[in-house]
Amino acid sequence: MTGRPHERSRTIADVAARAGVSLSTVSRVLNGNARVDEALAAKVRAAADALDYTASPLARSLVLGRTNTVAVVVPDLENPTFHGVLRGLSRAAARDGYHVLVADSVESVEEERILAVETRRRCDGIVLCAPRMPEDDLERLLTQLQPVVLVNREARSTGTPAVTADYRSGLTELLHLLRAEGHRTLLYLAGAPQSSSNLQRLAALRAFSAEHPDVAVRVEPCGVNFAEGHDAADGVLASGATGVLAFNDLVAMGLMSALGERGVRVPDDVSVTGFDDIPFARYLTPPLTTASVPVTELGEQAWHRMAELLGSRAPGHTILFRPRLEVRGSTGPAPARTVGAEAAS
Amino acid sequence: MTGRPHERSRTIADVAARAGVSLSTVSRVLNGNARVDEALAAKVRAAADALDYTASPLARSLVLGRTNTVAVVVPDLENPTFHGVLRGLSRAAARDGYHVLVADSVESVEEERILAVETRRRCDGIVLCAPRMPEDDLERLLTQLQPVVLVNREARSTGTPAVTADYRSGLTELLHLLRAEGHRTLLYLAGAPQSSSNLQRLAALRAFSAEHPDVAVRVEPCGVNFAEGHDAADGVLASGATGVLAFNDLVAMGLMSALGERGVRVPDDVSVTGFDDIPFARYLTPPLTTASVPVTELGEQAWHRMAELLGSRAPGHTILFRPRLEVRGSTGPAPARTVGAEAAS
DNA sequence: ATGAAAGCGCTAACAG
DNA sequence: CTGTTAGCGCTTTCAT
Repeated sequence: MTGRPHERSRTIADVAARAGVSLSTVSRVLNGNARVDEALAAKVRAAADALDYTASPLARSLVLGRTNTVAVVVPDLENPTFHGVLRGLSRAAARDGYHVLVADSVESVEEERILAVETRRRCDGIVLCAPRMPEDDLERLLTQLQPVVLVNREARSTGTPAVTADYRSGLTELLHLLRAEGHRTLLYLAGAPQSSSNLQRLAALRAFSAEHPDVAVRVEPCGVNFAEGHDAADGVLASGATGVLAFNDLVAMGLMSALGERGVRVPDDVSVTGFDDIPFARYLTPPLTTASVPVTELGEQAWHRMAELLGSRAPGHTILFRPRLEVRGSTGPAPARTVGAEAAS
Repeated sequence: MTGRPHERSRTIADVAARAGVSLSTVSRVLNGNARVDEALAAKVRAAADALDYTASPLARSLVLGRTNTVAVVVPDLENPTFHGVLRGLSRAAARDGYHVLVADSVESVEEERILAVETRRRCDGIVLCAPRMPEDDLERLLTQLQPVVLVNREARSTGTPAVTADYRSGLTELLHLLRAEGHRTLLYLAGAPQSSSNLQRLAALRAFSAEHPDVAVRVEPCGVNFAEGHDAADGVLASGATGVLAFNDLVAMGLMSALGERGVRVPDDVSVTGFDDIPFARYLTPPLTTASVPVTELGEQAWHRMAELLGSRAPGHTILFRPRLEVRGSTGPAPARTVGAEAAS
C-alpha cells in the first residue's frame, strides 16, 4: 500500500492531469476555498489520494507568505526550564497545526541576536527566551522579529506580549517562609546579574529588607547551574547565613551537595531554598523547598499569545504565573544558637 | 542602525535594481558560484548590505529542493533522554548551518507515522526516535522517509544508519555487578514490552540466566517513568528479590522513593540499579548505580550520520555506544539472610 | 463554476 | 562575464 519509495513526490499538475481538470480546480478542491461542482471535486479527490498527493508545504509557504511554523529561541537547551517551555509550546502549537523550530544560542548573547533574525526568516514568528540580552538590544531586536512572544521577561517600551513567572513574588514568599522559621541572616545566591529574573529577585530582596529590618539579607554572585552552586558552598559557610536562597533549583542542588561533603546538615545547620521546582527537586534528600514555576504552561501560553498575533487578533495581555511555594524538607527552623544573634548590616 | 521595522523584506530584485545589474548577477555574487567582475561584485555587495538583504530561505528551498533543515521525531519530549538527543543534534546541526524542527508524537504510535511523514516534507531528513513502533511498520515508514537516521534502535532489513546505545551490554554489566555483590534473586522491571531497548535488555537477561543458573532472575512488567516505578514497589517486595534492575533511572527513582516510604532501606535491604544516568541520578540518596548512556553524543552522532546522507556520502556504519557502568550507592552486598536462600524458578 | 495566466523569490541553464 | 528566460509547486486574480 504505502511504502513504495517514490523518487520525486507528485505535484498538483499530476493530480490535475489524472483528474482531467486544471491546476486551479485541484487547488480549489483541496483547499475548499471556492465552490466546485461536486462531480469534479470527487474526481479530484480520487486522483489526489490515488497518487497519495499532498501539497508541497514549501511552495504553499512561498505563495501564501506563511509557513505554519514558529521558532523558539533559547539560551541553553541544557536548562530544564526550557525543556518544559519547549514541550508546552510544541504540543500546543501542534494542536493548531503548527510546527516548531528550535534554536539554541548556547548561552552566547551575541549569537542570540543573529540566530533569532536568521531563524525568523524560516517561520512566522519567534518565541524568544533571552533572559540575558540587554534591554536596549532587546527592544531593537523585537521590531525586527515582528510577531514575537517573550518568555520569562517583559519588554519595556514595546507592546510585545510576554509570558513569564512572577519571580519577585516567588522570592518574597520564600523570604517570608525563612523569616517565619526564625532565620535572621539570609544569603541570596544571585544568577546572571542583568537577567530579568535575577533583577526581579533583587527587587523582592530590597522590598523585604525595607519591610523587615530585623533580618540581614546579603547577596552573593553565584550563577545558574549545579557547578556554580557547588562552588558557592565556602562562601555560604563564611557568610554565617542560616538561610540560603539559591537562584534556582540547580544552584540549590549543587550547594546542598557541597554542603553534604563538608558535613553541614540541611536543614539543621542551614536551610536552603531553590526556585523553579524542576522535576527532581522533590526527590532530593532532603526534598527541596522551592517556588514552583509551571514551565509547561508557560510554553502553552506562549503559543496562545503567538496564535493571537498570527491571527492578527488583539495581542492579549502579558501573563504572569505566580510561583507556588513548595515547602519541603530543605528548610526548617533556624538553629537556636543564631536566632536573633546577629545585628550586622 | 538596525531595528527599523521593514514592512516587507527586500527581494533580490531590489538589490539588482540598486546595483544596476541583473538578478542573476546578484545571485551569482551572493552565492559565489560563478566568476563575476570584481567591480560589479562590489556594487552588488554594497547594495545588498545597504538594503540589509538576505535571500529568502523559502524561495531558495523551493528552487534548490533543499531546506537546510532536519526534523527530529520523538515519542515524548518529557523524557530526559530525548532532551539530550535534541541538544546534541541541534548543536551539531547548527555548526553545519542546519536548523532543526521538533516533532513530539506524545507517545502515540499511530500519530508518529503521520507526524513523521508530514514533517518530512518540510525538511531534508528525519532523525527518528520510535522505540515502540512495530518493526514492520518501521520498515515501511523508512522507505518513505528517505534520508533517515534511527536513534536507539536498528532496522532489520534496510541499510538505515542508526545511532544507539548497547542496552544489552549495559544490562549485562549491571547483572554481573549484582551477582558479584552476592545477589542471587534478581528482578527486572521491564519497560515498554516491544520496545527495542527493552528487548535488548531481555536478551541480556536470558544470556545471563543461561550462564549463571545459580541466580534467579524474574521479569515484572513495569513501565518507563517515575510513577510506574513507584507503583512497582509492592510487587518488588513480594518477589523477594534482593536486587532490582529498573528499566531506567526514572523507574529506579520512583521505586526508591516508594521503598523509602515503606521503610525499606536501599541498598541494605534491596539494591536498585537504573539505566541512562540522567543528570540527577548521582544526586539521589543514595546515588543511583546505573549504566550511563551518552545522550548528547547520541544526538551529535545522529547528526553526523545525517550529514553523510545529505551529502550523499557513504551511509556510515551504525554506531553503538557502550554504556558505562556507574557504580554508586544504591547497590551493595546482598543482605546476609537471603544469600543462597532461594531456589525458586 | 472553471481555466489561463501571473507571480511568490530565487537559481540555473541558455544565449550572447 | 553578464543578462534573459524558464522554471521550483503552488494560489489567486482575471477572464470566460
